[in-house]
Amino acid sequence: MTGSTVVNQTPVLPPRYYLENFRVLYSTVQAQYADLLQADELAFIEHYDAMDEESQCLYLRLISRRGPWFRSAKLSYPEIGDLRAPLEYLLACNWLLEAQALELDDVQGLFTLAELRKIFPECAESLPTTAPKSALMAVLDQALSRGELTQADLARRCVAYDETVIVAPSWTEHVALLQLLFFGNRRQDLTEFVLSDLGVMRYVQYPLDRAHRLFPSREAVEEYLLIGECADTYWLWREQRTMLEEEAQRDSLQQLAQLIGTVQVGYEANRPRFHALLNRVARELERMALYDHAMLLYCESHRHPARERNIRVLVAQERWEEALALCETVLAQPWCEDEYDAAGRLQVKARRALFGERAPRTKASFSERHLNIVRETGSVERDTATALMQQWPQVRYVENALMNSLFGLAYWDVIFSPVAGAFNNPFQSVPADMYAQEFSLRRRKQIAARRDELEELPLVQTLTDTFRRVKGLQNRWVSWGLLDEALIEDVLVCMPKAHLLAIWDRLLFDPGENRRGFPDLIALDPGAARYEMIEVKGPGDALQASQKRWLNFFQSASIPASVLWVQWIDD
DNA sequence: CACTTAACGG
DNA sequence: TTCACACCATCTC
DNA sequence: GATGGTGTGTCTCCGTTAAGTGCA
Ligand SMILES: [Mn+2]
Ligand SMILES: [Mn+2]
Repeated sequence: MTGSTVVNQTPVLPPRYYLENFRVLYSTVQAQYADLLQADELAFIEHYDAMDEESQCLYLRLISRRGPWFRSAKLSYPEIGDLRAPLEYLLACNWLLEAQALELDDVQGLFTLAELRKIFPECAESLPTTAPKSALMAVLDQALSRGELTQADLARRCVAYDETVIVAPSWTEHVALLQLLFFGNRRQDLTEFVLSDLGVMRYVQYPLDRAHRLFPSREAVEEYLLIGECADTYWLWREQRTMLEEEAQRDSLQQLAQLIGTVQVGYEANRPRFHALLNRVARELERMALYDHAMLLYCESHRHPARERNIRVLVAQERWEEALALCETVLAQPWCEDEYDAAGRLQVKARRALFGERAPRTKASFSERHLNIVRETGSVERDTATALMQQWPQVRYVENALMNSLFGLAYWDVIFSPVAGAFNNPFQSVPADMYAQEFSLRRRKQIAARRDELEELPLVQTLTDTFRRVKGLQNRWVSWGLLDEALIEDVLVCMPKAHLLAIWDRLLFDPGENRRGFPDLIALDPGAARYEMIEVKGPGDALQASQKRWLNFFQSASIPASVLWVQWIDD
């Protein structure tokens, strides 16, 4: 992050640039979280600090790669030079471990097919010369299961082939912990520094509040890691489910669900992730008709769509009274509009089952039109846009991107205002609480002040200025590929300020939910200051709940929007 | 040999 | 460890 | 119309290189 602001020219990094990046990472963690680190973790940092630079480099190179095993003969790093000394040092202090035994998967990744044929000629000879790698691996697998080979044999023969060593970096759990404490998540790693330094990713330079800690205690960290492990297990299950029999699938899922059921999450910041996992696992249980177990998990979750799914599970079992009761609970205190709508629909269904009540058919309260066109491209939206160019000077296929981008520009400084806990590392494109209920509460004053400003200021000028000031900086709301000054001006000339303010108010009301559902197209007539948003629906398509909510809102705010039902004309 | 895919690294 | 959307099948009213 | 399942383009970069695969 030595902050070169060169835009069109790639800045040159020093050959061992990653040393400095890692130094920033661990020294930041040391300064902020020293009291959360255990003795072995502190010793890890101390040892690293004391190492010669070449060993530090090699270690960092390896932990940045996929691994875990590497053939020392295949390693080459010009900026380190001769690797023998660092290899020897790292092996001597056990920062690199030498392979004593290898899994078949590791062997597959370490050697090419041609090499494996030479290392295991007795397995290869039974195969045709064109046999794929998977065939050879299958033969090796059989040899292993028959006891003709052991994992130690694998390692020995692989090493003999290279006449070197096969090594894996150790203490990767310490590195993972340092990264978690630095970034506040498991997703980001050292490459963030490089991309930022190269100018590939440019981030807003919000102030970081070092005093504020995302993890207040060691327990909070451990909890985060535990949830991560559970999530890993879930994703692994999803990947491997197809290879399992139905019964084995069910057993392993239930095992996972049981494990997750015992997890107690005490830290507020960990809850959203955990509840998302509960919802996912419960949904899988539901698919396997394990209803009671699913409901158990849904009840633990405070995240949409837990209660909606819970109602559906009750409906599936025809437990109508309970379903109706939960519908009423939700309707009285919904978590979000989507949940409220779903509970409304399910309430009707339950009342019909219980009391035989007929459904009062609700009619669409927004404008709907029909259009017959010839199919030209593969995209109904694009074909429709082309057809509408007869009546409009400009038609853009923008979906959510346009309104979200304008919102991101209009409220840029609110989004990046340094609220406590919002920014944990220098590489964020939104504050941590962007989609939390409290987002607006915590920034009530700034939002109100900004809204007043927007009321007063000329929007074209204001947003164009913001566009120029922050162009290219990462903001989850803004699609830089879509925006340019001409588009901003055209849209702002066509749309009355009241319309934009109303849309942005609704985005602020629930940024997580309302960022989706915008119509496909916007038709613009800057000359006449006229516009319309158009949701295209091809044959067989239907409005989604989020799209209906925006259309209803547009109707109530007198914002021009409609649904266009498209039929194909056969040629 | 043409094509695809994954890993790597700045 | 994605998300938003379209498309399609099936069931219900 | 409601619902669930699945496919698609997109994601947070992009050029280079090695390797696997199937075909002439
Ligand atoms: Mn669309
Ligand atoms: Mn559409």
